[in-house]
Amino acid sequence: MLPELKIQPLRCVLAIVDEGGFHAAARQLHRTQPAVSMAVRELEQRLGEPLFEKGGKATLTPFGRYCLPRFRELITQHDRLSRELWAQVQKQAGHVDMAAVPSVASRLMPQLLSDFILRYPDLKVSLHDGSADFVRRLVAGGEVELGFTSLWREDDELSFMPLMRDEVGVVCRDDHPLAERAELGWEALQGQVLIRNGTSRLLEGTEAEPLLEESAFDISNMISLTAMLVAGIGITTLPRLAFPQEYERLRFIPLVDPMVERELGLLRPGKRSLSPAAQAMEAFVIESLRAETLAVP
Amino acid sequence: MLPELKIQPLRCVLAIVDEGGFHAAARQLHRTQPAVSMAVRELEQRLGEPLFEKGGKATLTPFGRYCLPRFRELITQHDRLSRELWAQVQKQAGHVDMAAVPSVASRLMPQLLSDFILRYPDLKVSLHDGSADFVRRLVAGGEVELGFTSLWREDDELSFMPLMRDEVGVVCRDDHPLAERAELGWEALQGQVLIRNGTSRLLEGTEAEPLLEESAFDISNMISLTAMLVAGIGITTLPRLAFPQEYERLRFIPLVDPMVERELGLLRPGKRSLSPAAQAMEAFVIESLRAETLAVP
DNA sequence: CCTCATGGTAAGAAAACCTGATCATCGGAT
DNA sequence: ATCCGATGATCAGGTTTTCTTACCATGAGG
Repeated sequence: MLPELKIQPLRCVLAIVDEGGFHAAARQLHRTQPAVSMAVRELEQRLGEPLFEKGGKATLTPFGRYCLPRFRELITQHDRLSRELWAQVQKQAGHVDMAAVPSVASRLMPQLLSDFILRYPDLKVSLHDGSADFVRRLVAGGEVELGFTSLWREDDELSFMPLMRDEVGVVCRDDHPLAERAELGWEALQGQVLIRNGTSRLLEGTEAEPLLEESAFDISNMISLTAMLVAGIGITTLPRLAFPQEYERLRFIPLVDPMVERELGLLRPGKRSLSPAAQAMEAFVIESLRAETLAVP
Repeated sequence: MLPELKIQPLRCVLAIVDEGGFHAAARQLHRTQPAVSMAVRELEQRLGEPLFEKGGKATLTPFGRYCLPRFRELITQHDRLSRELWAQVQKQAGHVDMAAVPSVASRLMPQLLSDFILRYPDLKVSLHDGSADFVRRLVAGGEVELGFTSLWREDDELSFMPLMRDEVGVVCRDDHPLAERAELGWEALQGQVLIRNGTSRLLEGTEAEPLLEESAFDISNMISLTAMLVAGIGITTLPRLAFPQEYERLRFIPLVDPMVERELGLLRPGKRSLSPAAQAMEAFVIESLRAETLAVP
């Protein structure tokens, strides 16, 4: 019952009024004059009421004058929306919600993000950080679109793209007997006071696993862990990226005998797609890390 | 550069989401399912970004979720406008500005308007009143769409539709020598104190015209005029409709020798059209007065 | 394994749309 | 007065868009 107004004919009416004639309007719209005439006529009989006077000149009827500002308003709304969506698709606007594991968040993301906003100055980014499992849950739950984390469990709801390897090493104070070694095997750690942490499960399933059994401490908080290390209470194992290099007295010695690595990469919703802004972020991260592959600072 | 969004495809997207599937949406839209699919696909590639996930079910992409409320908003605006215009055309809404000569405004319009709002309960009417020339100017200037007046000057910008004739008579106090006469000729008025008024020009060009030369007063204000008549200062001529019947002491005696009539009717802008509401008013007035042609109360 | 649901695809038909040429009308110039 | 230029209107034709009909691929549930 209600007539379906199409945008184009409305635009014709505006052009006719603004340009003051069918011919001028046609020129502005890159159409021919008959096209404009017919569009208007079609619109008129759809409304059941003429918009322009019949005689000669392009003069609005009272009804046409009534319609004009309303047409203009609708078209404005349309154009606003069109521009907005276009900006989204062109990545000139939008928002990315992402999450990362703390080591990535503190060691990789600062540079990455500052490069990113240089490339996409109009995109907004929110970065959450937390344990690998926390990141995985955020991605799975759709609360963030991308996670930069290490993979430890296959999940066919999610898809993981590996981007870099991060080797595990031993961390101890600079006056520790092992501190001067260039590399270590697991046997060298026997008898040491080993502090477990959140990343220690990387050793599970390797020859070094027995060491974990002996450890008396299990400290997940990084601040507490480094405090204990600086105090010389014990040693621990960490991936290189998680090694807090800002503490001068701590040393990182690569573990080579059981060579253990974690794989860091981007976690994203399996089949589902990403928002344009998140697509930009994903591509940007992949591109950035392809360049400096294992170049961990 | 900016994509032109058409209303229909947007409606498709809404229907798919609301009905939870392409088939259900197609049913609601009275289309076939492929039509819906193709409409969506067309929209997607116009935007350059998919709205629905590819795999099987009808699930929105993040971009789709972003678009949805905006689509809904635009469609809401569109429908509101469509309904509004439709109401105007169907005379279920709108406004008529009209003007009438005082006699019409006070003697005819009250009944006419009360009948009109019965027939068109949702239309609003503004009624201005003033001299015939004033009315003509309002119509010519487009300040009102219709005038109910008498015609005295042809004007090819305006068009006049005669609706009733209104005979001129003599008005005097009930104790005047002429008061008991059933009708009068112009000779009977010779020597009388004749007060001119705004309608006296109707006598110009008739045998009675010389009488106007002798008249000492020219009173255009109706209140003043009746006051003088009631005071017995003189007599005047008036069309029957302008005769103030609420004054018990005044008498109206038809003038038959020079039978003078004015023609009352609707004045409207010549070629230009009327708003839907004004069209309704025009038709209604014509129809009403055709029924009770000369039945002046 | 079969069945019934989901959407997607392809070819033909229908509708909408645009163009190019032509026409009627009006106003202003000569 | 007449011609000229400009305005919209109109119509036939072809092109593009949009719909439909029929069919295919896939996945969930009995």
